[in-house]
Formats: sequence, structure tokens, C-alpha cells
Amino acid sequence: MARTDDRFRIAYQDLLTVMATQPIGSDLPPELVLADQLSISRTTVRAVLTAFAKAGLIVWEGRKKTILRMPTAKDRLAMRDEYLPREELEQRFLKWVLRFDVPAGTPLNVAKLAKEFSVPPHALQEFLSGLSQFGLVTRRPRGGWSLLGFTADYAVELSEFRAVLELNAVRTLVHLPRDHPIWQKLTELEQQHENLAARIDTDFHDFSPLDEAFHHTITSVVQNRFVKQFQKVISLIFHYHYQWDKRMERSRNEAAIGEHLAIIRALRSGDEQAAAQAATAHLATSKETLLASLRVNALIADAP
Amino acid sequence: MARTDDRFRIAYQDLLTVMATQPIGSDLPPELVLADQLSISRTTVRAVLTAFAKAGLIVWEGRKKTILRMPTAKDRLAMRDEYLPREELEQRFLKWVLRFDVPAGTPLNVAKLAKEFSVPPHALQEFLSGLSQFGLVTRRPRGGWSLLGFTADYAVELSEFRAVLELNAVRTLVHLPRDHPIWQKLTELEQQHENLAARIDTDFHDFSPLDEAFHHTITSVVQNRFVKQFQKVISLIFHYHYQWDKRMERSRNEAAIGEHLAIIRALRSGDEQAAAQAATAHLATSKETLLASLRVNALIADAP
DNA sequence: AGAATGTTTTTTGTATAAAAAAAATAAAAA
DNA sequence: TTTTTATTTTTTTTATACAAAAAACATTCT
Repeated sequence: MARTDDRFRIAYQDLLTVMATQPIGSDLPPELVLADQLSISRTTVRAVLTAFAKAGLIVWEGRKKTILRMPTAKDRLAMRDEYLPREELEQRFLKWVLRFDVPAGTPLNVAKLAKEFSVPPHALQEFLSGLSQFGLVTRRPRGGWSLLGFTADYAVELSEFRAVLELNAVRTLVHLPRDHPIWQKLTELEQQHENLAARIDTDFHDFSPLDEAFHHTITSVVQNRFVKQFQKVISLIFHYHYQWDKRMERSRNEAAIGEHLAIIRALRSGDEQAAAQAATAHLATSKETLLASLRVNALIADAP
Repeated sequence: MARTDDRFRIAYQDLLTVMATQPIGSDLPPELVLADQLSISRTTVRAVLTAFAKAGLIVWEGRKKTILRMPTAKDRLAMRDEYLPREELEQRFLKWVLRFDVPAGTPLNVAKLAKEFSVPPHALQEFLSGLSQFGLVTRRPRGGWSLLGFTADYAVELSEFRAVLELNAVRTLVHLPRDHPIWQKLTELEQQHENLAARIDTDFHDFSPLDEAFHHTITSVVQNRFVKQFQKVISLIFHYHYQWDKRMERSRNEAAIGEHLAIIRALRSGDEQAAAQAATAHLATSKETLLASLRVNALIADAP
């Protein structure tokens, strides 16, 4: 009927655990200090203190808040059937979109989806509005939303955009001075790659996090909020698919390791052209892999 | 109290004008056809027809909708004090942000702003959520919004990002076959630039639209939804500032025309390096201009 | 039979209300 | 005078209600 009291409940729990470390009879700090500690407003602190007094945990008179007894299991406040936090909604929704190769233009029912994902309708609305920036959904001309879906077209354009950003990073990186920390990091990555290459037969599953680390390191030399914005989505989509398509995983990863090593060496040579070429080659492979996994997915979806 | 009947009112008007072209006594087409013509649902068509019948404009019996008389000025339906359309809100808000060089972290009051911009609070909320993608505003940890503002840092990063996208476009463009329509367009642009250069003393104001056309043409060779997403904001911010900072407008524009012409010629030469160099030079100038206008703005704001 | 209309059911967008939390202000105690 | 608490005012956030619009379904007419 109104906004949730999640914040209050969290603060209640937190203060309970804080109190457990204090001896009986001691006084709690001033409201403002508590508010600061719990990262909430004083208003909420007072609400919690009032609840504590009611539960007989403390006596609260003026500026004295004396602990009466230790909290027990019974004092814990259950969270109400809670909504998903934003982050999780994002993850779940993206997986839903990526997994089910929905046809372009599928209409979305906000009310139903909100229930399904157990979030308030506005939250979903806002989330969709955010997603529309990435072109995965769009507002229909006459109200409502339409899921454009993760189509082959989309994958191609995403790959191309990724290539633009990453080539830019490579071109920047290659000219950085030799005492820049990036070179040390590249050396470490090189070792990790060589290490994994040696035991690829058994540990080819370990490649996915290494891949993410590699690309993240390369792109980290470009400190730009717009670039970073997209890198987040790109990495999410690419890696989600990566760990999902299990065909030929071993050989694919082995080849990718080789390409990564080639890029590192080209970077170290200081030759911009060579580095760009190596990166382009790898990005092209990556794109093909993504597209192939899409095709397989489509086949699976079509099968009876 | 409920959703607005804007759609109904628009349909009412539209049907009025459609009817004005028909002779008295003729019949209107079936509901489904009208719905299609007016791009609304049949339900709304029926609501409009009912209103028409009540107003004595038509007799509606079964599937016969006969025009009784020509509509007069009195039949027009006034739109209710309407909200701003989304597009306009975007424009107004951006101008507001760009004009007043607000300090980073200024809290935004959604309710007040919504009133000020005369939009429903949700619309503003959603709009802010969209803007947060561009890093102009951010959601504060404990609710509410905070305006990060259009700072020098922001301008620098935006310029850099623009450079990345535009250099990519240039690199693509230079290798396009000679029968691609882009070359024809470039020739036209070249003529327009030379034309303007000849009369720059009097018409230097005409440069802004030409600049927009130039950059739009260059970037149009990259068909990528992510690129386009950003191009919109970039163009908006750059051109808003462009037409705002009036210092040395004439000489600035003259110089820019020269740089544009240099880019066109370098592109035509087919030399990727040369083209990239010319584009880089121009983008650097552009960045400086943007930063300079920001500094002037700050001085004006600080003055008593 | 097929097209058009009448009716019912869903869905969406907006306004309003109410609770929770934050912020601001006033008052009191140390 | 400074710190802490009490009170009041704003602001944010969710829930609910309801009209408008769309879509689905049923019926009627030609």
C-alpha cells in the first residue's frame, strides 16, 4: 500500500548485530552516529530504536539508550517477500532475452513480466526504458513495449561496435610508455595464457574468466565513461554466450589463447599496424563464434 | 484520474478533416478502415463516431455512417492543457543542463522539476533514467537523483568518444568503391562549403547546419545502432554549444570550413592515413572550441 | 461465407493517496 | 556554545483506482 520498509528492516537487523557486540547495560551512541554507521537517515534510526524499546531490548529515555538484554533469534525481523534487487533483475532479464531466441517485435506485457520477475511495475518500466538504449527493446508507437530480441543483426552490430572500441584501445595502448603499469599486466596475462595453454586438455574451462580479464585489461587503458558504459553490456552478452555454447569448446579456446598471445606480442613490438591486425583477426573470430552460437541456438529452439 | 484522452482528441480532429473532403450525404468507410487510416484502435474510432453522432455531424445506424453536414470551426475539439511531448522535454532539459553550469552532485527534485517542465512525474523519472545512460545524471545511493552536469571532464570524454566513432567512419569511408553514393554526396558538400566560404563575411551563421550535415554524412556510412544512439546526443550537445558561443564565430567557422574541405579531399585521395590525420585535426579543433565555450560559460556564471 | 459491427476482456497510462525515509528546523541538555 | 534529541516538513516510493485504448471474441447483416 505504500513504499516498502525494507530499509527499516535491514537497519533493524544491522543494529541487532551491532548490539550483540556490546555488553548489557552499556549505552548506544547518539542517533546521528548510528544513522551514519547504518547508512540511513536519523528518522529510520529512531523508528528502529522505538521498535527496540517496544521489544524490551533497550530502555530509551532522552539521550540514554541502555541495552537491557542480548538479542535472541526471536528478535530477528523477517524480510517481507521481497522484490529482486535491480542488479539481479538485469541479469535475469538479459538471460531470459538471450536464452529464448524470441522473434523480433514480440510484445511485452509490463504487468505480467513485473509479476514474473517479482518487481514493481515501475521498476520494470524504467528498466525497459534503460534497455531501449541498447536496442534490445523498443517502445511501441501506440503504447506498450516490444522485444526486439537478440538477433543475428544485433550480434553483428554489437561485434562491430566492440571491434571499434577495442581497436581504439589497442591503438592507444601500443604507444604508451614502457613504464606504464599496463606492460606489467600484459606480461602477467601472457604467463597465465601460456600456463593455461600447457594444461589446455584438462582445464579448457578456465579460459572464460581469462578471456574476460584479457579484454578488460586491454580496454582499461581508455578511460572514458561512454566506452565503459558499453563495455559492460558487451562483456555481459559475449560472455554469457561464451559459456553457453559448449561445442568445440576446447579447440576454440586453444585457438583464442593463441590469438591473445599474438596480440600481446604485437603490442609489445610497438608496431601499431601489426597490433591492430592481430586484434582485428581475433575480433573477427570472436564475432564468428558468437554468430555460430546464435545459429545453434536457433536450431535447438526450432527442434521439437 | 486516469489516462488522458489525447489519442481520442487527435483522432476526432483527424476524422473531422477527413470528413471535410467528403460530400454531404456520403457514407464513411467501415470502422476497421477508419481505424487503419487514423492509426488507432477500432474502439477509439467508435468513440469518435459516437461523439460525431451526438454532435449531429453524422447519423450512425448499423453499418451506415452518413454525413449530415460539413464540420464547422465550432466542431473542433480543444486539446486539454497538455503535457510536453517527450521530444520537447528532452530538448528543454538538455538546454537547462547545458546552460546552467551546475556544480556536480546537485540533487534533483523530481516532483518540482516535473511541475516546472509540466510533465507527469513518471515521465521525468523515466527520462532521467535514460539520461543516466549518458552519464549526465545519476541515481543517488539512497533514492533521488543527482545532476552530474556538463563538466569539462564530460566534454573531454565526449569529444574523445566522438573522435573514436568519427575516425572509424572515416577509415571505412575511404575504402568505399567510387560508385558508392557517398562520393556524390561529398562532392555536393564540397560545393556547398566552397559556396559558403565565398560569402563567409555576411553568412557565417549558415555554417552550423552545414556542419551538422557534414558530420552526419561522414558518420552515415557506419550503419550501427549503437553508434547511432550516441551520435544523436553528440550532435545535440556539440551543436547546442556551437550556436551558443558567439565569440569569434566568423573566424572559427571559416577555419572549420577549411578543415572540412581538407577532409573531403583527403578522403577522395583514398589515403587512409591522410584522411585520418585530417579528421583528427578537425576533431581536435572542435574539442578545443567546446572546451573554450565551457570556460567562457563558467566565467559568465561566476560574474555578479 | 465473409465482412462489418456489437460486446467483453485485457492492458496501459495517469492521478491520487499513503507510507517510509530523508532533510530541515526547533528545542533541550551537557 | 556545542551536541544531541524532538518535531515538522519534504521528498521519494509504492499501491491502488480508474478511465482510455487495444485486443479478443461473439454476433449480425449482406
